[in-house]
Amino acid sequence: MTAATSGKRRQGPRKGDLREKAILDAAEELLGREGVELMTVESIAKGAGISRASLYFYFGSKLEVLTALVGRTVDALAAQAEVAEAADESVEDVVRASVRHTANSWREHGLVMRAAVDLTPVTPAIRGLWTGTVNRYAAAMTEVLARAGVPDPAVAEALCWMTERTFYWASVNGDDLDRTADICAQIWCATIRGNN
Amino acid sequence: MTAATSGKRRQGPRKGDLREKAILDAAEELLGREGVELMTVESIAKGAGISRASLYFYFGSKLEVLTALVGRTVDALAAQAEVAEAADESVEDVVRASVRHTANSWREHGLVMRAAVDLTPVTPAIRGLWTGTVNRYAAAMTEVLARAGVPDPAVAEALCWMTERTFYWASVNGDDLDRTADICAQIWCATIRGNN
DNA sequence: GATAAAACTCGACACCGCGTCGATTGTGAT
DNA sequence: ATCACAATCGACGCGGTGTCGAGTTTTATC
Repeated sequence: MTAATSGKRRQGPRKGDLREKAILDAAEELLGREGVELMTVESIAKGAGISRASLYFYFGSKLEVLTALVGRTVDALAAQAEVAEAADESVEDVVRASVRHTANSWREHGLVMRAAVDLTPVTPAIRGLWTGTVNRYAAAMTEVLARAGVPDPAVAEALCWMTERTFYWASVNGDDLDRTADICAQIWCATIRGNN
Repeated sequence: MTAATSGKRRQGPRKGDLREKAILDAAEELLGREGVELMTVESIAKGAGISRASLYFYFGSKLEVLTALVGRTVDALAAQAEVAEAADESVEDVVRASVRHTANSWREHGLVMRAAVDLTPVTPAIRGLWTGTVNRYAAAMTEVLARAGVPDPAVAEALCWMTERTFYWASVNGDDLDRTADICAQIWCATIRGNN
């Protein structure tokens, strides 16, 4: 899933796997320090302790590095998501818990998630990773909403994109994510109630 | 409002104003044909019938051209928005009318509006134009929602961003905008009802 | 522990798009 | 006619990109 390789390498727990991780770590660090635009193949390579030409052995471009970085984070998100099953509370409680969980994801991975949103228009690969993640979330919420008498998947989808954008801006502006979560949850719940 | 000038020119209905419009038109055409990434100062200049160096007389960079283009469209949006006052119908009718109006905006100006969204992370100037537009809309809707017993501006804001993103994706994917409008309006109205 | 095939590294190169400068031509006012 | 300013362009240097081929290091095999 993480792979976005048009670099020449392929498989095995070789030495270069450490380099690969080092490159991703360097990219993430740069992301926080300079932002996507300023980041250059040169600076990533320097951060990883290799030459520019060597980086091209691992990744075909800056965008491929970023794609792999987003893939890594998206995988982490998916791993945490599976925890949030079980426990059949009221529908509204499930919704509130889900939104709070989303807030935590943005707290922990905001840097890369913001980059994922920013780069969605730029690369089909990242667009796929991000919309895939959101759609998986939307599919899960469609189930929940269906149990509350709101069967149309498009409603859950729209609310998911609301949640995404709202947290994105809150994350960019440094707003309080708890407050953001409350607002989103309020709208989710009101939508359920108002659709009876 | 449209101005984003660090090019050397300043004012007056001179001959070069035609060029300026020609440049914006060329950029808009290129936007549809090749997309933001492929578009180059060279190609814009060629489209406008001038040399690359001459374009720099009017605009300081490709991004400034795009900013002016977005500004032009955003102004058009604002102009159309003022029409939608008067006529005191029910709150839900106002909401539905507003969403339908938004759908028409995306139908008519989808190309540049998509670009505005895509470039929002890239330029503070475009970010300002776009968030300004959305926030103006949100402020108006806050009034409407307040009349329905939902005074918190953050709710209208979140719903506006939902509307923005949902139409954005629908526009990108070529989905039916009427259907999208229905879904959005449904959520707006349900939120009002559910918040009683 | 020799050796051959890989995995890996890097300097050097050509390319492309950007932004600037200075020199030149067009245009309108007086 | 001339003067100031609007507009145009060729040519330059710069910085980032991606590739190539020649090296070095690692790993598997005997």
